[in-house]
Amino acid sequence: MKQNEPSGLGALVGYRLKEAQSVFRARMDEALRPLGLTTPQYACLELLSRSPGASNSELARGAFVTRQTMNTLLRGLSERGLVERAAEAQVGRVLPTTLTGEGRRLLTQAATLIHEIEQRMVNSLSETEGRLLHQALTRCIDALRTLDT
Amino acid sequence: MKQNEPSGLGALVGYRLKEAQSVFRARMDEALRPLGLTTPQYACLELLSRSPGASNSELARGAFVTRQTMNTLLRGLSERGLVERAAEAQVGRVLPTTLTGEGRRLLTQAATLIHEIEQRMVNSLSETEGRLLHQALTRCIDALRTLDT
DNA sequence: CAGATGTCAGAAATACTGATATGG
DNA sequence: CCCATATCAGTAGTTCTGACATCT
Repeated sequence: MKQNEPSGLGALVGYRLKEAQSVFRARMDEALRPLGLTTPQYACLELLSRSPGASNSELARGAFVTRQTMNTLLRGLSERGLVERAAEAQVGRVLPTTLTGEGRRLLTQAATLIHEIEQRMVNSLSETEGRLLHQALTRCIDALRTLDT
Repeated sequence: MKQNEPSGLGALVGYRLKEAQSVFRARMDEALRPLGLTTPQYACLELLSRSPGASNSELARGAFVTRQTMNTLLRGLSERGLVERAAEAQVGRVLPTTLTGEGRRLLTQAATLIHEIEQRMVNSLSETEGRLLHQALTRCIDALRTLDT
């Protein structure tokens, strides 16, 4: 039987969404493995690069993992010397985290690989289709985030 | 700071893809909880409804989980009397699984809830945009599945 | 007081790896 | 022989739930 025809679920947008995310994630994991990084770890480094000093909770939301997971994840990155975390909070309970030089170096390598995958995905679409896809996804996200009714 | 502006990652299609899938999954889990079902379990029932007698491996691929996970998942559904699994293989090593009446009944309830969520997502788009989204996702999937180069 | 944060602990679901066996 | 299947076992990473303390 064909790739997607045992089910017929492929007709549903939600199913396609999951499917696309699944392949994308698989490709990212493959690419990052040689660097000793997982996809959430890469996401964390990328977030820190764009928001130096971010809090654990902010990073968790941005990487779509729980606070607990991000916490353990940060310890690992810290032990490897890729990030540095403040020992004490300057404000509130937030312990700001920043990239080290080593972390920035590894992120550069990883980002190149990931951007290639993103490009491979986007290049299958025309420029217009690419913009529409981005818009449509954003619209869907807003619709599902908005509470009920 | 704004919902998605600490990072700037929101500009990337891959990030939006993950974001959309994340919210969608969260909404599904919420809706299915009262029925005592998880999203992978629901996916399994839906697949069996459309492909009665499917094998463990087929179900695993369709629900985007590993064979091991689908195996344990099927045991749970079987113990609850929602599915029935052949004791012996008629052909190859495949042990065909089918929905029970009870399973079909629960699936009907669940499907209604899930379709509401899918509708809420799709309704945020025009009919044309919806079709384009589906097409674009399919294109992306194919591009990422195709090996390299 | 409400809300966000950081952290800890236990239970559960899931994935990864490797191994074995069977059938096409 | 090659490949897909089903299954088992062990390890690890992730999530969920609940809880508590701290700070705005």
